[in-house]
Amino acid sequence: MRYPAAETAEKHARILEEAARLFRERGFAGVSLAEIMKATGLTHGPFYNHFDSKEALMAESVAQASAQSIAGLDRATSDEAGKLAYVRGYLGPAHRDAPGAGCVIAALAPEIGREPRVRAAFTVHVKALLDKLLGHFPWPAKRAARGDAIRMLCTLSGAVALARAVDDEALSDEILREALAGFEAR
Amino acid sequence: MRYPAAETAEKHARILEEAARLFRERGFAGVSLAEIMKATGLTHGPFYNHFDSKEALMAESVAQASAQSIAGLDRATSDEAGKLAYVRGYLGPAHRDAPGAGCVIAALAPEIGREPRVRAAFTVHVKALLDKLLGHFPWPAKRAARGDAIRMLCTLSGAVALARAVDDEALSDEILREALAGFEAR
DNA sequence: TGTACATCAGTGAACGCGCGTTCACTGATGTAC
DNA sequence: TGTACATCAGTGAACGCGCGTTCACTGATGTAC
Repeated sequence: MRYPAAETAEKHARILEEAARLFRERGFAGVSLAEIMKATGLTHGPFYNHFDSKEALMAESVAQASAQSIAGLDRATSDEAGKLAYVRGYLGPAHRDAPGAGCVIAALAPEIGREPRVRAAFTVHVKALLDKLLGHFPWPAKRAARGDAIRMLCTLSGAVALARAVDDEALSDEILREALAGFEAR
Repeated sequence: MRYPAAETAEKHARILEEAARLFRERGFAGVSLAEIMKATGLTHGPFYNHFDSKEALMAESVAQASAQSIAGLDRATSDEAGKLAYVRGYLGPAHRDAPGAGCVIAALAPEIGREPRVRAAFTVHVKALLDKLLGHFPWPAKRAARGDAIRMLCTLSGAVALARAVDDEALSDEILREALAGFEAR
């Protein structure tokens, strides 16, 4: 049957949101289209009314997660304290324990490299995130700023990916704590 | 038919080697048992003569990759120059472009966290790798050494995971270069 | 030393299952007149 | 304003496929006597 046009757009957005959450939680291969559609309260059939394929959804959900992350940066103030607050949040246990709402790099980087379309969407994200970090926060030396931002991104995403992968809570906490110490000491 | 006992052990080792390589290249979910067995020159049936399940193979192949990585550290000399050479190798294009022979953290961290048995094997690896880094290389301050080693591991693995995931060669090279600059400046 | 037989890794067909994807059908909505 | 009909997102069964896993069978090897 025909549905109001407004509902259609809303459903599209809901599929995308659920997909972005589930993919970050369990990986691209670990989530089936049927599960995503079930999470939005629909049967799996109409998926193809909204997206071309699973790979297209993967790419769009990376873009969705990217937009969320970058918008989230505005919640931190544009000074040194805001930058530190952002780093503290990124390296906090809450972020580690909720990958579905967190950074797409830490949750999916290795898998992203294996899917061409997703890779393209992700590259746009990394460039946009770097630009936002550079524009939003203060950096000690203008010429070294981009390098500083890249190193920050590597350390943050590496720390959370590692803290999530280990089995030992004390070690996981230690990884987050030591990664953070590297930023607080400066 | 019955085969010489020596061949059996050798086949077991070959399955493990191929699995460790393929899993790092394409992810756990991206490689089938049939492919792994084909890579060792066998049909897929006898897999279960060697391993209990795919998950058991995943855990053992992480241990295998771990042992290789840690043994590989001995190729670097135990001084500041050796440490820098190790970092240069880790952040080099050759490592980025050959995940199958590289660091298991950069290649698989997010996927590892989702499989309990693999997670346990990985945690042993991270602890062993940290101990080896601490024992093998010089660190400026003894009390800060463990934190330094953890931050180093986060930055290295994060940089390679990120450099592999982006589509843009110039950006990928820049990530590796800037991550390396953070170690050369010290 | 020679013979009979138990062993067991490898073979390859088969299994059930869940996946991504397709499709004929449904029926409330929006539109034409 | 009321009526007839085209639209098209949702339904849910079905598809082919490849996956992890199982199993009856094979036959050279190693062992017992």
